[in-house]
Amino acid sequence: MNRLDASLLADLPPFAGMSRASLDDMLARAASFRHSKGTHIFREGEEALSFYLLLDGYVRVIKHTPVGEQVIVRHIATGELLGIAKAMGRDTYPANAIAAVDCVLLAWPSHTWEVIVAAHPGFATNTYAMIGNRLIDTQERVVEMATERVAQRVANAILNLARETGRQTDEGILIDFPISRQDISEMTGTTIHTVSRLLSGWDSKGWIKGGRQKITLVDGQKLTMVASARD
DNA sequence: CCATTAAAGGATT
DNA sequence: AATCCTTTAATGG
Repeated sequence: MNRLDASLLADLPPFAGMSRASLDDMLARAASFRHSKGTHIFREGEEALSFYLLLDGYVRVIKHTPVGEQVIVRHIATGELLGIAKAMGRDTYPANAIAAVDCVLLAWPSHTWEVIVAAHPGFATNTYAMIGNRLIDTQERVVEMATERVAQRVANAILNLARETGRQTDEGILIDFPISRQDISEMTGTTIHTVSRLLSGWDSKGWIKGGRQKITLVDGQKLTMVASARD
């Protein structure tokens, strides 16, 4: 079915330390497919029929508020798992996942979760460590939202994106997928206008380089200072 | 300090 | 042409 080699998985965090035989077994159970930019991989509340590994691309995890606003809960980068409802004792997806760029994914049927976890304890420990890390991330976000001002939150969001997905260019660290001011505002709980004003301010100081759906981090030191300034 | 509103121009499809 | 993205300014909580 899929002509993927198990060595593709070996370097990815969820499969760290697993034997070649285990990787082959996991790959044999998976189906690979593509999602074009902007399409849903799954929706909040939907029955969680599959769990996924992002082989290539970038995925946004989004929640909608009752009044129709949306919040970007997190981003999923290449090599990360998503939709692992079964690992959290759920049988529906807790949020929406949308391809931010064209994506390649592996999918496993959720009903194989128990079998896979039992057969491959290394995969299980890696997965639960990852869930723990994501929990820590969201806790940090909660503290940020409650205590930091908008400029700090936006600076942090950009620093995190640059660190997680940045690609070095001659100008600085380019955030390597299309990210709009609107996206940043949905990540940081503010408005597109405030984000735009902050970014053009930092742009004119030479700390970042902005463009349509594009941000390059030029001076990480300065932005780190903004992020940690207590006034 | 920050959200809201309004207005306008550029980019994308 | 229609829609989306970004910027700027004014206003008010």
